[in-house]
Amino acid sequence: MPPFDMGRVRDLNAHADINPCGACPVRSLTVCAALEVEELRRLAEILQTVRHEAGHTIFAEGDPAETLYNVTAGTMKLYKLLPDGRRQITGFLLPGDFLGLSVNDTYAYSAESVTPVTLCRFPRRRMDALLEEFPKMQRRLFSMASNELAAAQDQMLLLGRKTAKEKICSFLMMLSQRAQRRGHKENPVHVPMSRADIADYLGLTTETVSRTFTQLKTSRVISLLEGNKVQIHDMDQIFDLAEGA
Amino acid sequence: MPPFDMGRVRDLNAHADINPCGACPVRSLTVCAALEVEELRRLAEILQTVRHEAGHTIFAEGDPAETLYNVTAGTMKLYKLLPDGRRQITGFLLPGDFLGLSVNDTYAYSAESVTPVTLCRFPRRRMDALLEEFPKMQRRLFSMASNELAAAQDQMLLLGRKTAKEKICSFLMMLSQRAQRRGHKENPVHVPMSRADIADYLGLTTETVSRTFTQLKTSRVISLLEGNKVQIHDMDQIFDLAEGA
DNA sequence: CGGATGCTTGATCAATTTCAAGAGGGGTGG
DNA sequence: CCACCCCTCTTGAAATTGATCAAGCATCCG
Repeated sequence: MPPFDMGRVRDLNAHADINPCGACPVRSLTVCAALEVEELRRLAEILQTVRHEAGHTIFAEGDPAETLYNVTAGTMKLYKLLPDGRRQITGFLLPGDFLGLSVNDTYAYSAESVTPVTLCRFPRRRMDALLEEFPKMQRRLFSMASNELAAAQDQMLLLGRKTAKEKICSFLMMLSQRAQRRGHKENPVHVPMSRADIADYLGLTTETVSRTFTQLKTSRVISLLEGNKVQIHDMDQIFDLAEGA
Repeated sequence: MPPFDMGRVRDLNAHADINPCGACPVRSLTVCAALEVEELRRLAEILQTVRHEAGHTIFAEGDPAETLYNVTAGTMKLYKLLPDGRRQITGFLLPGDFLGLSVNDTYAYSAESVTPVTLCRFPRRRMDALLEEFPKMQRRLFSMASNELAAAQDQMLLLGRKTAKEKICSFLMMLSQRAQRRGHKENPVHVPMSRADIADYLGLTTETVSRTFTQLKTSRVISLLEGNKVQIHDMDQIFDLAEGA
C-alpha cells in the first residue's frame, strides 16, 4: 500500500486541451477510429483524461452509470461478486478497450485497475448526445459490443467445458493475440495480473493456476521470464492444448 | 428422428404479406418496438417468416452470416463446440430474442431449435441498409446487445464460481423471470429443454443435473409437474439458493 | 409389444479445491 | 545496510465436488 492514495483522479487536461485525441496511440482500435478530425474535436470537448494507480476501483457494481471510459494505457479488470465474496473476473481490458456500458443506468460490474492506467472519461449524457449526432460512432460502438459478446461466448465455453490446462493455454493465447493486435510482439507475453486474478478469471484457484504454470514449464511448453513475461515455445502446440485437440 | 425432415424452411409469407408485424405478439420485446407504422411496413418488406421443427439446425458456427433472425415463437439454443465434441450452450432464446449478430461475417456459434419455432428472417445486407435509415432501430439493437452482454457476464459468474445447486436454482430463476417479462405467469416454470441441454448450459453433466433436481425436490424447494413444468415453492428461498447466501 | 431415447439412481473415480506450510521478493524501518 | 514483515507464489497432502462408468426405469412411438 502506498503511503498516500495515488489512485485519486488527477486531471491531465492541461495536456489534453492541446490535442487529446489526435495523438492518441489507441485511436485506431477504439470507438474514435470512426471519426473525422472535426468530430474528434467535438469528442475531445467532452472528455477528461485521468490516471489511476494500480489497484484503484474506478466504479463498483450497482453504482449509477454516469460515465463511460476508454482505456488508453495500462490494464483493467472487470468483476462481479457473490454475497460470500466469491469473485468472477469477466474481463481484462487493454488500451483501446471500452467500459461503462450499462443496462438500467447502473454498472453491471465493478472495474479496477490492475496496473497504473490512463483513461478517457466521457459523461454519459453528453456521450449519448454525440452518438445521436454521429451515427458512425454509434455503429462503431455497436460493432465493439458485438465483438465483446463473441468474446464472452468464448469465455463461457472456457469456463463451462475446459480443463485447467486448457484454460491456462487459452488465456495465454488470448493475451498473445491481443498484444499482437495492438502492435506488440506476440511472443514473450506480458502477464501483468496476479495468480489470484487469473484464477478468478478462469474459474480456478490460485493454487491450481500456479500448479498448471509449473506443469507447462516442466513440460517445456512455456518459460517464465523476468518482469511477468511468459515465453511460449510453440504457438501451434499451445493452440492445440487450448482446445484439447 | 421424424420419418422425413419437417425442419426444412416453410415460407409463410402467404400470411405475412397481410400484416406480418402489426399483429406480432413479441414486437414490444424486440428490435421492432422502436418503429412507427410506416417503418414497420418497410421492415415487413424485407422479412420472411419461417417455421422449423424441434431439433433443426438453423445455422452452424463458421457459416457465412447472411441472415439475422428474430424468434417469434418457440425456444432456441445457441452453442459452441470443442474439437472433441464437448459442447457449451451459450444461451437459450425465447420469443422476442434476436440472433445472428456476427463478428467477421461468420456466425460465432451454432443455432438449433429446442421446440418447434417461428422465426423472422432478415437478409443482413437489407437489414444493414434499414438500420442505417432508422437510427432508432440501430439504438434499440445496441441496447439489446448491451443486455445480452450483461446476461453473458452473469453467466460467466455462474459457470466460474457457482456450485451445481446454485447453478440449477439460478437457471430456474432466470427462466421464471424471462417468462414473466413475456407476460406469462412466473411460477410453474416451463422447462422445455432436455437434461443434456441444461447440463451443457450450466457446465455440468446430465447426471448431476438430474441428481440436483431430485435433491431440490426431496428438500421441498421445487416440485416436478406434468408437461416439463417446475413448481417453485418459495421464490425468495430459491433466490437465496441461487447466490449461496 | 418392442425399441429407442431420455431420465434417474448407484458406485467408483479423478480433477480440482481446500488446508497447510514454506520460499521468494520487495519495501520499510531500525 | 541489514533485518523484518508482508504479500504473493509455490508446493505438498488430504478432502470433496462433480464426473465417469454402469444399470435400471419410464415414456413415447411406431
